[in-house]
Amino acid sequence: MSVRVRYAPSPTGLQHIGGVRTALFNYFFAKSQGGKFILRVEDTDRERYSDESLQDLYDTFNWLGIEWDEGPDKGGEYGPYVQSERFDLYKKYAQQLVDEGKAYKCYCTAERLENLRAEQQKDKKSQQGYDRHCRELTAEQQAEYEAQGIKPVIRFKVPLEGKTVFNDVILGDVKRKNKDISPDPVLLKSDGFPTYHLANIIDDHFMKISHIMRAQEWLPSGALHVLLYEAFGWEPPAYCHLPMVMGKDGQKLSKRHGSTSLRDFIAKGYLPEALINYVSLVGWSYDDSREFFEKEDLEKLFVLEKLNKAPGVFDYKKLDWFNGQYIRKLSDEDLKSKIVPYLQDAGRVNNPPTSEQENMLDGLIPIVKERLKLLSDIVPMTSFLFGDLAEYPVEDLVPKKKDTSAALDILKLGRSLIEKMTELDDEQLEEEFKALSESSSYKLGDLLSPLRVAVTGSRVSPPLFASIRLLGLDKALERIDSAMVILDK
RNA sequence: GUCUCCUUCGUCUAGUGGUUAGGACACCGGGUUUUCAUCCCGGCAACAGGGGUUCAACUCCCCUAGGAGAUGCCA
Repeated sequence: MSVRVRYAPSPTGLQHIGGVRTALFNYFFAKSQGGKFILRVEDTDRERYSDESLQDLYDTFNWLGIEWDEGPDKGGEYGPYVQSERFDLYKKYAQQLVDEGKAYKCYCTAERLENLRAEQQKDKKSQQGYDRHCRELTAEQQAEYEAQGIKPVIRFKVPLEGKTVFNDVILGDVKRKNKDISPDPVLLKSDGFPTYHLANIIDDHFMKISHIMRAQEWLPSGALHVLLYEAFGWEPPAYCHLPMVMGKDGQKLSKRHGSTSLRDFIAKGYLPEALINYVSLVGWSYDDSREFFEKEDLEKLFVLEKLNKAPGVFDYKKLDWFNGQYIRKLSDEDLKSKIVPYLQDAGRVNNPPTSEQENMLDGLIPIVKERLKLLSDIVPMTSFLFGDLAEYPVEDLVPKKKDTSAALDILKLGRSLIEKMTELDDEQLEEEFKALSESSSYKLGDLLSPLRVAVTGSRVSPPLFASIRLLGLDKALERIDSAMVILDK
């Protein structure tokens, strides 16, 4: 059997980390099996639909470098791949179920349903959900409702007895008594749009989907879907419910845990390779030691057998670590091109950069590369190079266990050495400082610290000498001078 | 409330009846280093609990507890 899997998002919001992982697993599974990965847009919720969401979907996967074999923009043998364009199909099959007595029209109003739910909640009744009010309506009753102009929904007749079992690739047999299944869910809404349950089954069937890989939050719907397949007389695909991605508190990952939309991750400066690598490792593993996987590796190595059952907590710190690792793997040129937009957005660099800025950037890359976790870190890390120095606490100029006069002394000594920068390279300059350290009572660190603060405004910075060269010796000396003025007061 | 699923270090995980229970992130030390970072070395730290089955259980079975998800004319 040839593998055909699908990612079927609903364009009602931004793509988030959980959805992306589901898509990735589907994609990797398809690739590793020589199968097809399909994108299907489930836009049946016209109230929450937005064009922006749809665009975000494309932007996200473009950024990830994931391509589908069939989809709305690509076409394919089993299209259209947008559910709103497949209306006739849903209507036809819903009607078929009604004709066969496997589904029925329901005329209950939204108000009645609301009241029902409120009552059930209040009484803590074990029976929750629709009370099957319209399941056995007579033709006369139906005609009466129709005469009132009520637009019915079509509900599925869930069997009252027996049980439904389906096999999940990860979880094994999942059993459920039919009486515990959501009572007669809506298949076709009153506006003629299908619900997820209906559209999903029909599309998966006609698109010849072989495996349904989706998050475990869908597990409770599994039995219902199998029942639906049976009602149509179709063979259900294999099920594979993926463990969910949780926040730190163990709850379903959401905005309150931090950024969850891919758009946010992109903006912060995560690399697609880092994100793909990390995300693939929550709920899946390869073996007991390997942890670096690029997209191409996963396309070959991914196997269903290594999928995990238990939910996993999304660890932002580990993602950051991966990102740092991947940044360090970038060539200087690559890193430069990825960093420039951040500097431009911050108004530090022109678009395109001036030749002077290009030089500055070239010098910058080697000294920041191993210090970046996120691409966006470049902005605060290099602010001292662009424009005026921000205010810093005067006491930062004074090394620990030293006093103001010592700091002043150091600045003066250091300044005279820094001046020689034009003739010396960094190594030689460092030797000079070491010599000074030995001939004075100052440790090397104490010697450099006040200069660092004077020039960069912070006790933490990229290597001092390289920073000064990028800044320009004149400017650096000016800053040292004004630091001495401040200390002198 | 009901149903379903889940349960190895703080976190992600390896493990498939006999292991000093391994790795990674985080954290804590130490080294390299002009600060920071990188890099290197070391440390901390787990089989939810209780019953079985077995010569032997993290691994198999049962129960309990805890967690999560679902319970919509949302997906």
